[in-house]
Amino acid sequence: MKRTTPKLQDKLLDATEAVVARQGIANLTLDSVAAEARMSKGGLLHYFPSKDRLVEALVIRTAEGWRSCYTEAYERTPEGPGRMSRALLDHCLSDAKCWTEELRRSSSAVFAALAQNPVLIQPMRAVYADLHRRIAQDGLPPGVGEAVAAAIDGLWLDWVLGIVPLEQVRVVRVRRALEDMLAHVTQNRRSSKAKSTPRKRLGGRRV
Amino acid sequence: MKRTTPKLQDKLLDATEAVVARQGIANLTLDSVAAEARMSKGGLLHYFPSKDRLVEALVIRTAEGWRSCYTEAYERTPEGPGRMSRALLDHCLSDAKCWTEELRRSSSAVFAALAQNPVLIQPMRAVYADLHRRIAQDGLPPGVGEAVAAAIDGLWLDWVLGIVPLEQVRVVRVRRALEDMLAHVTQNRRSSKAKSTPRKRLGGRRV
DNA sequence: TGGTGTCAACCGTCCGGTCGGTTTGTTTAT
DNA sequence: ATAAACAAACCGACCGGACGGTTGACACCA
Repeated sequence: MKRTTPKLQDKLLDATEAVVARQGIANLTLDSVAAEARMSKGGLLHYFPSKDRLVEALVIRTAEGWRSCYTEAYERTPEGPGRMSRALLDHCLSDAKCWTEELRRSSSAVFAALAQNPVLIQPMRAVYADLHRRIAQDGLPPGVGEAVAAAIDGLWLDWVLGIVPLEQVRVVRVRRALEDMLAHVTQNRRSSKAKSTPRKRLGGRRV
Repeated sequence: MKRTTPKLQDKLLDATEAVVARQGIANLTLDSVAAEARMSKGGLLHYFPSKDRLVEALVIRTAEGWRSCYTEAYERTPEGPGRMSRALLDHCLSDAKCWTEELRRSSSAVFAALAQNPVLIQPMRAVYADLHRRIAQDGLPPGVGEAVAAAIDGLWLDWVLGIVPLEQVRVVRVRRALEDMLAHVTQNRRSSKAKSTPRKRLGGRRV
């Protein structure tokens, strides 16, 4: 398989995303993608021999984009405990391009895969497995890094489902709260490593 | 409109969920639902005059279930700052039934709506708006409660996408990390209200 | 001339929704 | 009490249209 996707295939994937973003998954048909890319259906099927392959390629591109996003963020982040978590907060929760177009794009890929054939999310799963492996080795008390990652996923979900319209301030608030959690957890990391705070119940019933 | 859904309509909604859970959204057809419920397509269309109405009813049922879930959790949680957040952590992140069948169910409704007609998630949006209103009035520093809610959504997403297979321990780890954050934030709430911790940068670039 | 890329037309299938009809249960008239 | 009358519940054959994918031809260039 060619490693670098030729230009035209990328254009077709862009068209696929555009269709999903504008008309929804239900209208993701070969005809609509071809029309969006100003190409005939035959031409489209020349590059992606089936709809499954098309969606698969889209998922792979998106997954690898996400992987390189957090990988680069990781390398740009100073060493120390919680490096991966800090990278996520500093880079992937910023209000730059990372939090607008990149997100719409990923939602297209994920939902298209989900609707077309759930097996096709597998590349995304692989990337997430890698991310969570990094987080597990992050030198933080258990659960902290996972909470950060989960919160980011949750914000993403809210965003793409339109549960929160556009509120940039909300993202900033959440990021600061998580940064505070990281700061607190790392500063007295030696004094309480595994037990974190002394398991004080906050009024709940069961543990 | 009748408040209590007659029994048969509930059975049909159950069948819809079963089809989505077992065969995926792509196979959610009127025929498959009717077959699952051991009824003819005509019978199904007698109760839900179109596929949109069927999915809409499913979303409403799921959304209201989620609302009553966190509402009851709220009332069972002792008063004080962060009551809603504590309720979510104690109740909706437990390892009881709340975290297995209820989740599969909600994924069916959300994804069916997303595939069929994105407008149909609106009831779910309304419920989430209510939840976030409660969280905003929770008496916590800004962002903390939202981080908790986002983390729960993220775990839900990971779960239904199969990104994490079944790991119950991971849920417990995240819950404890978030409980620790709540405990820390509430105990010195008076000493640092709005500025939380003194905005110590952890090595990132931009704020 | 043959390979590469592109196209329009077409095919079989399937899906959402319609429609006429049958069963079932309840009300009304005698 | 019984039958006629009615309405709601339910059925399944059918239709129009759309979809994924195939085919075979055309255009362009080496």
